[in-house]
Amino acid sequence: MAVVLPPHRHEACYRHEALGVVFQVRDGRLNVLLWRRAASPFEGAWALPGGPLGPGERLGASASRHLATKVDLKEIAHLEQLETRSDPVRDPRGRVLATAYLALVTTGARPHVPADTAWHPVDDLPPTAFDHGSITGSARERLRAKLSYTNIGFALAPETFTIAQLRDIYAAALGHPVSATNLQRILTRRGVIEPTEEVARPAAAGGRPATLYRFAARTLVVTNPFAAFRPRIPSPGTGSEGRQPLNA
Amino acid sequence: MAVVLPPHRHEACYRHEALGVVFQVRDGRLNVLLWRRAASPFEGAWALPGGPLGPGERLGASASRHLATKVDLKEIAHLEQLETRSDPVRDPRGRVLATAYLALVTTGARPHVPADTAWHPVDDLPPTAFDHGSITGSARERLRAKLSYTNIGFALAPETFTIAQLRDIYAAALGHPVSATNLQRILTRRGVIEPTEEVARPAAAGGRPATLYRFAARTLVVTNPFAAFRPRIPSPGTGSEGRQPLNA
DNA sequence: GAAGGTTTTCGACTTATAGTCGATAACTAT
DNA sequence: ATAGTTATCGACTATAAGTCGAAAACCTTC
Repeated sequence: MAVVLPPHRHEACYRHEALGVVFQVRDGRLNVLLWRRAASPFEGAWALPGGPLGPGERLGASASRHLATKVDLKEIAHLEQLETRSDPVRDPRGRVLATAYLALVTTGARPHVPADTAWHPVDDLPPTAFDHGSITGSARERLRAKLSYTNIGFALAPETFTIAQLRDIYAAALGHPVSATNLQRILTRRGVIEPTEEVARPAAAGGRPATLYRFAARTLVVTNPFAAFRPRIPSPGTGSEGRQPLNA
Repeated sequence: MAVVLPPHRHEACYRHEALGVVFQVRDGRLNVLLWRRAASPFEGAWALPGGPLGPGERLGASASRHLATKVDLKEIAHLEQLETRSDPVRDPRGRVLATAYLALVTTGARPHVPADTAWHPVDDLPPTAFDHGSITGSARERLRAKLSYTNIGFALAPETFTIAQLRDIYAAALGHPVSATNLQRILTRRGVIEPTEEVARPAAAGGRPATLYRFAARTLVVTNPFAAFRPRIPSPGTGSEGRQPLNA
């Protein structure tokens, strides 16, 4: 890999792994994909999918590659870098840096997973290996924050959905009750979701059929930008031009 | 899968460096600390301070250690991890992963910097080395976002300050005009800043002396949490208990 | 097909937060 | 004193968000 490395210079190098925190809302709860370690260290504990970075490989590609062994890659609707852990003793076998990625799978997708792998509700985790429990916590915080100022819900919700379904998904991911009325109004106003022509079949018990919505975009967009302290832009054609009174 | 790491297995390892994006507001503009490369590659271009990760060293400590050679460490009021770049060709000399850190220096501090090192306004950068220009851009976005939902301003502002000074600092870091009235009200309500007993001496031209403010905390606190879609908590003692109508 | 049950949707209201603007306060210099 | 300058504050407006209940649109049962 090293091309013109100065031969006299001895620079340390480090093993590096990519980890994926794969979230999916199942049965109204936020779940994370973990596999059970069969051997020491942390035998029997549950770990995040991941593995070593390959030569010439980027971290994002590495995360995808290792995830592909545990879950169908096509089902991963969003992937983003979280953080890099560098504690020298995070792995008792030796030093390994780890870069964690947040990966989201839409509700309803039922990707096939290997026998040693299973979904676990994030607020009821089994014993975890290494620092993977703490990494899962960071991932959850990131997801929570982004749900409120981006359209990241597209990666958790199915292609089309009713507002009630979306409310349940948001409630599971956010960890607190969500008002359907509010959710509909806010996301519609922001242009995050839009109604389709179709309606959902009413439940067995009957009830008014719900309109099906979809996400307007299926790539990440920041929809609620941090605009604090910014003066409003006056509507064009009004007032004198070139005024900048707030900075004077 | 791999149990007790088979000793015959040759796992690749990678050089890794920590980089610091040091920001300071100077003369009403957001500046970043860069040093001028004297040798190839990118001879004459400007680079972020940083250097290789040491054995047994954590990334944050490594960033601090390398920053110490370019700026007085005591002046760094806040340090946080940004992201890890892994493009195999980001360094033409060979593969080096880089983890970037955001570092903030308070206005007014005048740390001594080496001869090859200088401050540059972020919106008027000279030619930069490697991917350091892009990393600086990411850092700036992070700073902008955090200014609006955390108390991170404490790491940009001096110990005490007038609202007008704080407005200039925010305006420089955010890149848009800021209303002093609004800034005062919002940050006070959130409990981010608080008035001291003292007042500033009026400027040469006179004018009413301004109250000096300080930040209530000098460590990072999220003050404007993302609470979208969350129902309000009813004031205690009101209504029947145990109701959860929004999730029903 | 009328009645009653269920779920969705919508409008009207209230509250909280943020931006605007001008009046007043408190200083300096002449 | 008077004029000039800057800071502070209150009152107003605008926007966003949370609450609540009525009406809509389906189901099943009688």
